[in-house]
Amino acid sequence: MATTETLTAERILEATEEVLRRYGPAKATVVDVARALGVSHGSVYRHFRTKAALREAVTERWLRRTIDALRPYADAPGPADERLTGWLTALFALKREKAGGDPELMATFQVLIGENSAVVDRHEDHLVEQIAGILAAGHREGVFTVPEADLPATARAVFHATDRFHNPAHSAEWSAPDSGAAFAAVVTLVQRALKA
Amino acid sequence: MATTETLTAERILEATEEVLRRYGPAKATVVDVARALGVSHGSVYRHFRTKAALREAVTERWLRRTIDALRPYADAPGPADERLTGWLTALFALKREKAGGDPELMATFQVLIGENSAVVDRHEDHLVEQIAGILAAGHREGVFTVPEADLPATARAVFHATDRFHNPAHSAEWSAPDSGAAFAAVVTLVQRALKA
DNA sequence: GCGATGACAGATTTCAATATCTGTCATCAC
DNA sequence: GTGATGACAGATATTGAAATCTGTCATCGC
Repeated sequence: MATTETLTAERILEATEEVLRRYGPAKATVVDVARALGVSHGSVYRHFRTKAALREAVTERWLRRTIDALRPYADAPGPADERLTGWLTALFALKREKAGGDPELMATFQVLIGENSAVVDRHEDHLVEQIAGILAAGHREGVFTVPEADLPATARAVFHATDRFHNPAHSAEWSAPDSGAAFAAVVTLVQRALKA
Repeated sequence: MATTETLTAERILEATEEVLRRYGPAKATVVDVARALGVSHGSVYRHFRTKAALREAVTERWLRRTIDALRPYADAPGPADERLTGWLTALFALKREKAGGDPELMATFQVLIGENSAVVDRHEDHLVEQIAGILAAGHREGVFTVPEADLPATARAVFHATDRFHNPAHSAEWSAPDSGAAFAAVVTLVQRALKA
């Protein structure tokens, strides 16, 4: 009743994210979301079957934003080894910035991530695909010497090897003064492996 | 009063571990520990200034056991590259076995680990030292080509790159059917880097 | 007809009273 | 004298009654 705009899934997701931001994952309720939109909570249930589905959709939206922010680095011009370092650095910077800038929001999304492992798995697949794209280009360019058949497994290995620098479970460690050096050392290790 | 044995720090630690195992980290109290030993809780405070100090000591003991279990692999005979793979595999197997065999106990120690980051940092230093020892041997043998000056940073990078396979924060992922393959892929990556 | 509503049942959470725990210390037993 | 005890104060946790939330659905207004 507050506005005359149509109630869309998108508007509900936006309001849900705002409510999560304000109240945190433990206290955010569907009633809060409805109140923020000026509608009854029954209307929210018209667009999302359950509260869990709503939170899952918010999680998915948030993760997709990361994917989209990274795509330019995956598709950047230049040699593949530099692109890989650029992409990994961008991922680390993005996550570290989010964790440092608003630790509470980070904690909120960590809870959501824990609730929606299937969504997170798909997200990981997308990130690994971006890495795989860079590795394939590097293989064509002759910069990377990993056998072509191993590329998918290697892309995932690169993702896993850098886990500590993008997995939110480690966000507490990113504020350490030497985390940048530790990250650089792992990237160096990975680059050596790919060029071996 | 239950026994005539002397009350030692060691006996208290053993009882504390048992109480933690039985009740979990949230419900285990100093009174429980005293009860298990048949003494008053005041006597426990004679050996440990606070409950936090007691829990820290238990954490330290538990982590030291891991260090001791791994030392044979660090000091094993044979070429350094094989020793490194053996050591990493032993670490992963050890952690996975503990996590799979008794998930609740694992969750308990994850809580303790979260409470005692200083102890954990020292533990990590010990593990990194074992890796560094293997890398140094590999350098002498000519198996690893990493510059000698980089060895300490590289040892830590190897530890970080394999984080996902020994950090308890990831224990939920270790039961996945492809975790063994993912681990092998990362070890392969690390070996390629060291021999590059 | 179509999306929105709000009353409702059962599940979950909150809140305040009650109980237990942590850490101290004067006292006790040997 | 040494080490153990248990009463105590303040902090923390438990409990159960009351409030709120989730998810459904018959009904409403456009």
